[in-house]
Amino acid sequence: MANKVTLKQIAQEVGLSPSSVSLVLNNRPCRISEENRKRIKEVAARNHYVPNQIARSLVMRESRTLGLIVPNIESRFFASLAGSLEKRCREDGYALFITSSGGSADDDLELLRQLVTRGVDGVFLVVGDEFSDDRALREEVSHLPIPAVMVDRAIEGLECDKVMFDHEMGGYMATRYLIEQGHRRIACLVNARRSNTGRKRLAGYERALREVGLPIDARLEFESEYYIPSAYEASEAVLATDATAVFASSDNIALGLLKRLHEMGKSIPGDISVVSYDNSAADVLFEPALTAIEQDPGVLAEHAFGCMSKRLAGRGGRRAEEVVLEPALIVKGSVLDLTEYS
Amino acid sequence: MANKVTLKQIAQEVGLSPSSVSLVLNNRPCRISEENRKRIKEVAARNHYVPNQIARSLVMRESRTLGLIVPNIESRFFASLAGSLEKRCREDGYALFITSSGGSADDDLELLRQLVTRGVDGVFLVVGDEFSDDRALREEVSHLPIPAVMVDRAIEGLECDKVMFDHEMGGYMATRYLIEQGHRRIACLVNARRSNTGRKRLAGYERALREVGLPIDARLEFESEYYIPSAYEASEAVLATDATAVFASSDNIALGLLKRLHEMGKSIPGDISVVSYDNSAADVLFEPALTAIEQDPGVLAEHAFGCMSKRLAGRGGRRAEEVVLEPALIVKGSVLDLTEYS
DNA sequence: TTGTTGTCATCAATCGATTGCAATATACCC
DNA sequence: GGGTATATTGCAATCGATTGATGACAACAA
Repeated sequence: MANKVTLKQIAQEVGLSPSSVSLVLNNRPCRISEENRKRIKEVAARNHYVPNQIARSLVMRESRTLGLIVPNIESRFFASLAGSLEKRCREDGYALFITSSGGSADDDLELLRQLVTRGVDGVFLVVGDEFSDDRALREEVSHLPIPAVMVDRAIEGLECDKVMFDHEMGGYMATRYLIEQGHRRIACLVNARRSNTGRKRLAGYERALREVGLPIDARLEFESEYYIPSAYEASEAVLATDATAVFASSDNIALGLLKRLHEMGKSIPGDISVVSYDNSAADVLFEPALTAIEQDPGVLAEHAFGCMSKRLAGRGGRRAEEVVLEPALIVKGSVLDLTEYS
Repeated sequence: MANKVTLKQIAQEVGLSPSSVSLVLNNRPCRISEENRKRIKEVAARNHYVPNQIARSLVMRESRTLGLIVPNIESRFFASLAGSLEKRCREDGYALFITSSGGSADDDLELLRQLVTRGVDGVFLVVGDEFSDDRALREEVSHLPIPAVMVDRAIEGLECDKVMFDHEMGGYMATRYLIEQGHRRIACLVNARRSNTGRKRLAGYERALREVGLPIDARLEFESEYYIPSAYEASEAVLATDATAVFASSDNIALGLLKRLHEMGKSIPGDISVVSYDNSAADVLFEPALTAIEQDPGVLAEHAFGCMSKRLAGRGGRRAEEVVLEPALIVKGSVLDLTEYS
C-alpha cells in the first residue's frame, strides 16, 4: 500500500510554498513564473499527486458529490434510474452516492443524515410513496442545508423541487387505450392502499371510464402490493370476473398476473388483454410482448439533474420547481382489438 | 435551508470549550462533571447537532465509508450484490459508495481514483473480467493506499483479496447434471472470447465432458456476448445442431436463447433441455422454470465484507486472501431426463 | 507558606487543502 | 539615490473536527 502524496510534499520537492503549488495546479490566475509553473506540474505528475478531496471539501464547502436515496436498488426501474443519474452527474463532474433504504421512512431519514454529514452538495430523493409515518423525514427535508430534488414520487405538501411522471395520466392513457380498442369491462390491479403512486394510477383509470360514461365498478378494482407473489395471489379473483382486459399498474404486478394466466392456460390477448406499466426485461420473452405505459428513467434522471444543477448554481427560484413528465403508451401485442369484430 | 450547526457553536452556547464538547459527545474517557455532561448533550440534541464527517475524516484519517465499483448497476446480479453489500456495510456502521463504470478499464480507473480521493476506507472491485487494456488499472490497484477486495471476478495475477464463485465448477456442475440426465450431445453458449468468467465456465463444461469420455466437439461450442440480442443471434446456429441440451452460461444468454426457442416454436424441455446461470426475475414466468446454476449475491457480499473487515481491523495477513465459493445447482423443470426412456 | 493530590476543563497542534493580504526582489524613471 | 511600479512568492488564517499535553483551582497536610 502506497502513501498518499500531499501538497506540502510537492511544495517541498519543488522548493516553493504549498500555496504556490495549489494556485498553479488549480490554474488560478496568479503570477507565478512560467518556469516554476512547469516544474510544479512536472513534480506533481511524477509523484502521482491527487488532491485530497476531503480536505478540499472542508475549506471549499462543496464536495462535488451528490446523493441519491432509492427505496430498493434491486428494482429494475430504480437501478436504471440510478445508472442514468450517475452517468449524468459524472458528465458534470459530480460523483453520485447511491444508497438504498429498504423503503421505510426511518431508514430514509438515517440515510439522508448520513449523506448530509458526509458533505454531499445536494440529494435526489425517491421517497415518500408509502403511507408510513414520515413526520421526522418531512421535518428533516424541510430544514435541509442543501438542495433536494424529489424524484418519481414525493412527500405530499412539501415545498421542494419535484420531478415525476404523471401517474394519473398513465392510468388514464392505459385505460383510454383499452376503451378505444373496444373493451368495456376493464379490471385494474393496483396498489392503492399503500402507495400514492398507485392511487394516482387508479384515479386515472377511473377518469377514463367516467369520461366515456362507463360505470366505475368496485368489483373490477383489485388491490396488490408491488411484489410478484402479491399480484399472483390477487390475480385469481381478477380472472374470475367477466373483464375482457386488465390494467396492471406496475411491472411486477403484471408479472404476477402473467404467471397466473400462464398457469390457468389463458392466453394473451385471446382470452384477456393486458396493459402493463414500465418496461421490463421479461418483455423480450413474451409472445406477444406487453403493451405498456412506459416511463423512461433516463428522462427522469435528465430533468432531476437539471433541477439540481440550477439550485447548485444558485439560479432556481425561491419557489420549488415542479416538473411533470408525460409517460408514453407503447403499443405491442397484448391487447385485442374488439372493434374489428363489431 | 437551515444552517449547519458546528461544535464551536454548541460549545459557545454551553459555555465550555469545543474540546470538552467533543470529548463528551464521543463518550471519551475524560474528567468532565456529570452536570456539564448533561448540559452538553442537552444543548447538542436541542440544536440537532450532527458532527461534520468531512472534518472528522480529515483528522481521524478514516471516513467509515467504503466504495464499490460494478460494471453495470442495471444488471440484476450486480444490483443485488450492491444491495446486499450496502446492507451489510450499514450493519457495521459503514456507508457504501456505489458506482457503476460501464465496464471499461479506463472508467474503472477513473472511479477508483475518485473514491480514493474522496477518502473511502476501502474498495470493493468488480472489475477486470473483460480482456481490455488494464495496465493502468492494475498499477493503480497494486499501489492503493487502502485495502481492496476483488469481488466476483479479478484482474489476473494481482496480489489482492478475492472473493468469487467458482465459475469453472459452475460450468462443470451444469454439464455434469445434463450428462447424468442422459444427455450426450450437449451444446454450450458462452462468452469465452471476451470474458475470463466465460472462459472458466467453458473449461468446466469441457472437464465434465472429458471426465466421462465424451468428445469435445467444437461444433457444439458457441460464442455470445452477455447481452440478450447477441445470444438471440447466436442461438439459431445452436438450434441447428443435433444437441439435446444447451448450457447457457449467463442469465442474459439464456434469455436470448429462450426468445429464439419461443419464436421457433420449440418447447422446453420437450425439444431441448436448458441449464442456465444465475437466477432471474424472468424465472417466475417461465413454464417450466429454468434449471440453473445459482450464485447467491448475498453470500458473495457477506464474504467480501468479511475480508474487508479484517483488513480494516489490521488483522488479515500480509498475503492476499482468496475465497472461492461453490455455486449451487437448482433443479427446476427445464431439463428432460433421458434415462427414464432407456 | 509551601507542597501534594485530585478534579475539571482548556490550549494548541493537527489533518490537507484554499486564498486574501503582505512581503520581497527587481526593474524602471527622474 | 530615492521613489514607484511590477513581477513573484510566502504567511497565516480558515474549514470543523480530535486529542495529547497542560493549566487552574480547591482542599488538605506539613
